Amino acid sequence: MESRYKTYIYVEQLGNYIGKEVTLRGWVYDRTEKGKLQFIKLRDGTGIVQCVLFKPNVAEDVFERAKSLVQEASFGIRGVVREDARAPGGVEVDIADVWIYHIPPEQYPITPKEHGIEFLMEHRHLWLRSQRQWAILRVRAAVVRAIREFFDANGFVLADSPILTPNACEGTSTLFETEYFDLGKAYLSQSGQLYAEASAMALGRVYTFGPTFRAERSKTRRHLTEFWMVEPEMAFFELDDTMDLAEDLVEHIVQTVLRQCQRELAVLGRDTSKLEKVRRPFYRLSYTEAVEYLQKRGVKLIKKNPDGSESQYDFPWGEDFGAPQEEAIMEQFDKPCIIHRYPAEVKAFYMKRDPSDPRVVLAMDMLAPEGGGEIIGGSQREDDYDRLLERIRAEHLPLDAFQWYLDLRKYGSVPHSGFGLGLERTVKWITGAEHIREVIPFPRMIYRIVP
RNA sequence: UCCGGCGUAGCUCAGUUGGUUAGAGCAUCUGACUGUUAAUCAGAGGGUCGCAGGUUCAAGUCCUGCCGCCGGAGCCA
Repeated sequence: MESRYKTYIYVEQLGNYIGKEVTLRGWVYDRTEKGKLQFIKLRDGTGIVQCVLFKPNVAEDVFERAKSLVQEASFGIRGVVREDARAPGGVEVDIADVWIYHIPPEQYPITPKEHGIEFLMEHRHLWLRSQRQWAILRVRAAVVRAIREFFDANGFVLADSPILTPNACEGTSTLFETEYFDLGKAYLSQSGQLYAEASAMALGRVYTFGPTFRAERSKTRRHLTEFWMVEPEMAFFELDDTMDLAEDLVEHIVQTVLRQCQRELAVLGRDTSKLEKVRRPFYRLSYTEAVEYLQKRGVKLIKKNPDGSESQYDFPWGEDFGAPQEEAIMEQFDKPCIIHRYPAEVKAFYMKRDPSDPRVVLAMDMLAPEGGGEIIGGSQREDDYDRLLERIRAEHLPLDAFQWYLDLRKYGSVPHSGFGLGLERTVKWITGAEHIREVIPFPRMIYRIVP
C-alpha cells in the first residue's frame, strides 16, 4: 500500500525489501528466548514475521528491553530483511533496535495452545487477533469485495433497503421488535427484498447489501440472529435468468477468493482443489427430481409424534427439505447445485406460480457442496395484482402494511426475480469453518450478545 | 419450542466402587542454552471441584433444584 500516510512498511511487503533496512510496528504474536538469541514474531495485521535478536550484534539495553516483550505487547523495530530458510515464511528481520508502545500488565488470556469454544467466545475481541481468525476475516472481506465488483460491473445499482421496517416480510414470529417514537412498533428487517423490488422498478437491476435479523430460536452451526445478506432484484428477469445470475455470482466469488487469498486459505488448511472445481455450469435439479432421488436412495423423513416419539416416512412429495435431506442430495456433487420449482405450500407468499405446473412456485435454492448447505434462496415474484392480494389474505398478513408493495403490481407490473445470498454461510463454506460464529467479527446468537 | 451432553488450577483435561493432604500438560515466575517454530532442561508459585440444599462417619464422586455453556432438530440465508 503506497500512500501519503506511509511512514513505515507492512509485513506483507517485506518480500520487496530483501537486504534493506525497514521499520515495522505491531504486536508480539509469540516470543522465545534461547541464550544469546531472541525470536520475536511480529504481527501487524497484514501478516506475521519472525524478528531475530542476536545479543553480540546489538546494544545491551536493546537486548534487555526486548526481554520485556510478552505476548501481545505493542512495539516497533528497525532492522534488515533477510531471506532465511529457517524462518517461518522464508523471510526474517535482523533487529537493530526495539522500542515499546505498551507492555500488558497482565498475562494475555489466549495462548497459542488450545482453548474451548466458551472461553474463546468470551474473548472474541481478543480472539480476532489469532491467525486463523485473521485469515477468515480477510476471506470475508474478499467475498464482500467480489460481490460488489460483480454487481457493479454487471449493470446493477446499489439501492439499500431500510433496516427499521413497519411490517414483516414473511410473518412476525421471528422479528426483533422495538418502539418507533409515537408510531408504534418497528421491526428489524429480516430481508431487504420487498424494498429491493420497489427499487428494481425504478432502476432496473439493483442489489441491496446489509445486515438482517432473525429472532428464530435456532441454535446450530449455520445460524446467526444477525447476518449479512446481498439481495439482487432484477426487472424482467425470469427464474431461469436468475439461476444463471446466481451461478455467475458464486463462481465469481469463489474464483476471486482463490486468486486473492492464497495465504489465508493456506493458514486455514483449506483444500483449494475443491474450490477450483466451482465453475459453471453448476448442477440443477427440480424439486420433483430431488424428491425422486431421495426416494430412490431411501432417505427417510423423520417426524416427531405428539408423544415425543419419532416416525420414519418415505420422503413424500410436498414436504420441504431439512438439513438431512439437503446433505443427502449434495453427497453426489462436487460443486453447487440449484434446486428449483418447490411446492407452493412450503414457500413464501410472494413467489410466482409455475404456469406449467400450478403445484409449484418459481423458487430456487442453491446448496453448496462439502456440507456448505443452503447459501442462496430466491424466486420469480408474483407480478399479478389479484393473485398477490389473494396470497396476502390467505396468509393473514396485515393488508395495510402491504399496500405499497401491491402498488408495484398496479403501476407497470413486470416479470421480475431476485435472490438472497447469505454472506456468512458463503464464507463458512469457502473457508471450511466448522461454525458460522467464526466468520463474522462479533457474532450475535440466541444465547450470546457479548462482546 | 423439543431432544441430548458438559461444568475440577489462567487454559486444556484426568480423577476408579464415595475413603488420607485433589493431579497432569500448557501458561506464569526464576535459572541454563547461537536457530526457536506448540523449543528443551532444572526449580517455584497457583484450587470457593459452577451455585444452593440433601444423603452419609466421610461427597469432586450419590440425590434434588438452580445457573452457565455446547451440540442437534424444526425454521431459514
